[in-house]
Amino acid sequence: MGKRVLVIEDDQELGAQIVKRLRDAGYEPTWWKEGRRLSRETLPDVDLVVLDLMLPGTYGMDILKDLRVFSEVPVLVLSARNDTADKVRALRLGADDYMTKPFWPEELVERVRARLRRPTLGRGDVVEVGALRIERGRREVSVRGERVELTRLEFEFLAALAERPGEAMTRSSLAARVLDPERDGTERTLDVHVSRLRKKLGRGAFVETVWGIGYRLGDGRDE
Amino acid sequence: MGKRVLVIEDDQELGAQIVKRLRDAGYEPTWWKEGRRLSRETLPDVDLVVLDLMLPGTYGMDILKDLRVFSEVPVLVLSARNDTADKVRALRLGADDYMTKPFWPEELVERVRARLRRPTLGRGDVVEVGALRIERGRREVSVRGERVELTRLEFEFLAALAERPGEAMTRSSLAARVLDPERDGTERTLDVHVSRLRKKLGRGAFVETVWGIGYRLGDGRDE
DNA sequence: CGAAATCTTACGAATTCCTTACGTGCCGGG
DNA sequence: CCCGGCACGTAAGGAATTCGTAAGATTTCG
Repeated sequence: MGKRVLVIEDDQELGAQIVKRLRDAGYEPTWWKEGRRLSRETLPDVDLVVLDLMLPGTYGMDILKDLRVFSEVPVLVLSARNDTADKVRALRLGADDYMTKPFWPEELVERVRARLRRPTLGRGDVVEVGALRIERGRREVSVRGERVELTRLEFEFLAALAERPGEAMTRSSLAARVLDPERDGTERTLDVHVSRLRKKLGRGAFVETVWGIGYRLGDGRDE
Repeated sequence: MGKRVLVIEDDQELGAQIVKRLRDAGYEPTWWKEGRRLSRETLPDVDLVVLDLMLPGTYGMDILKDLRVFSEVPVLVLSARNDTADKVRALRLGADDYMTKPFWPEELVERVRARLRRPTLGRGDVVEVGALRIERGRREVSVRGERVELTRLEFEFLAALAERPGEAMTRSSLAARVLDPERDGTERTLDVHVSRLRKKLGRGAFVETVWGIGYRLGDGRDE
C-alpha cells in the first residue's frame, strides 16, 4: 500500500540517500539516474515525482513541461539554484514544490508526505457520478448496477473525464491523456469514441458536450 | 479566481506586502494582524491560510495544531527559522508548505497558486456576483438559479470580467485575454458579444459599460 | 448640436460536432 | 492457415451552432 515515488536524480550519493529515506518512510521509490523524455507510456504509474532540475543533457524544466501535458501527478522539484525567477518558473510550469539544495532528507520526506496526504485527483479508485460507477483498478464500469463492457480507449477516455467530474475538459487535453499521438488518431477520433461510449452508457447524458471546448462528465440527469 | 486567503502575520510591512501581492494576483486576502485561537466558528471560510509561525503571544505552531483538528484547509507556513527540525515539525503538524524568511513575494504567490490549483475539498471555482453565478470549472452560468446557455466566447468574456468583479477592464485587455488575434475578430467584435451576453443574462446590468474604457462586472442591482 | 463611442440586428460563412460506413490490423479458434 | 470477430482510425455527409462583419440606430460627451 506504499505510495510510489519516482525519483529523477543523477547524483549518485544524493539519489541513494533520497531513495533510502523514502523507503524507510514507507514509500516505494523508483530511481532514474538520468533524465529521459517523458510520454504517456514511459511515465510509470506513480503517485509523485521528485525531479532534479539540474540534469546533464536534458533540461529538467523540459521534462516538467512534457509531463504536464498528459499528467497531473504531483511534482517536487529539486534544484541547486536559489533564485526566485527559477522557482517561479518551475511553479508556473506546474511543479507543486521546490526545494533548494542542500537540504536535509528529513525535510524532503516531510514535503513528500505533505503532498501525498492531499487527494491526488486521478487516484480515487472509484468514482460515482449519478448512476454511473467507474472502478479504475478493476477497469469496470456500470450504470444503475448494470455492467457495461467498454473497450480500452472507451474506458481510458471515461476515466480521464472522471478525473474531474463535472468539469469541462478540452479535447486537446483529453487527447493528450488518452491517445498516443504516434499510433493513435487525432482529436477527431475522440468524437467517434464518445459516440460509441454514449451508445453503450445508454440514456442519460453522462458525457456532455461543451461546445467549443470539449466534454464534461455529468450525472446523467436531464439535459 | 477570487479564492480567499487568510493571512496571519503580525509584521505590518510584510503583511501589507503579502496582501497586496495576493490581491494583484486575483485572490481575496483577509489579514489578521495577530494570532488568535482558532475554532470551527472563528475560522472564516477561506481556501488557504498563510500563517506566520513567529507571532508574539500565541505560538504559530499551536494555531496550526488547533486548526488541523477541525479543518483540512491548506496551510502555507512562514518562518524566520531555517532549521530542519522546525520545518519537519510544521509539516508533520499538517502544514502544506514552509517558506523561510526572507523570501520574495513572487515566490509566495506562486506557492499559493500551486496549492490552490489542486482541488481542495469542498467548493469549486465559483464566482457569485449578485444574482449571477459563474462556475468556471463546469463552464456554467446561472442567473437567479436559472441556467443560461452561453457560447464559448460569451463565457470566456464573462469569466474574464469575473476575475475582478466591479473593476473596469479595458477593451484591449479583454480582447487580448479572450480573442485569438489570428482567428477571431477585433475589438469591435466584443461589442457584439456583450450585446448578446446582456440579452441572455436578462434583466439587471451585469455587464456595465465604462465609457471610454471598456466594461465592468456589476451585481445587476443599480441602474 | 455634432462627433465619437457604443449598441443592436441581420445574415452568411466558418467552425464544430455527430453519426454512419468502411478498411485495416490483431487475435483466437477451428 | 484461414476465418470471423473485435477494436480502432479515417473519411464523409450533414446538421447545428457560433462568430465576424457591415450597417444603421442610439447614446454619451463636450
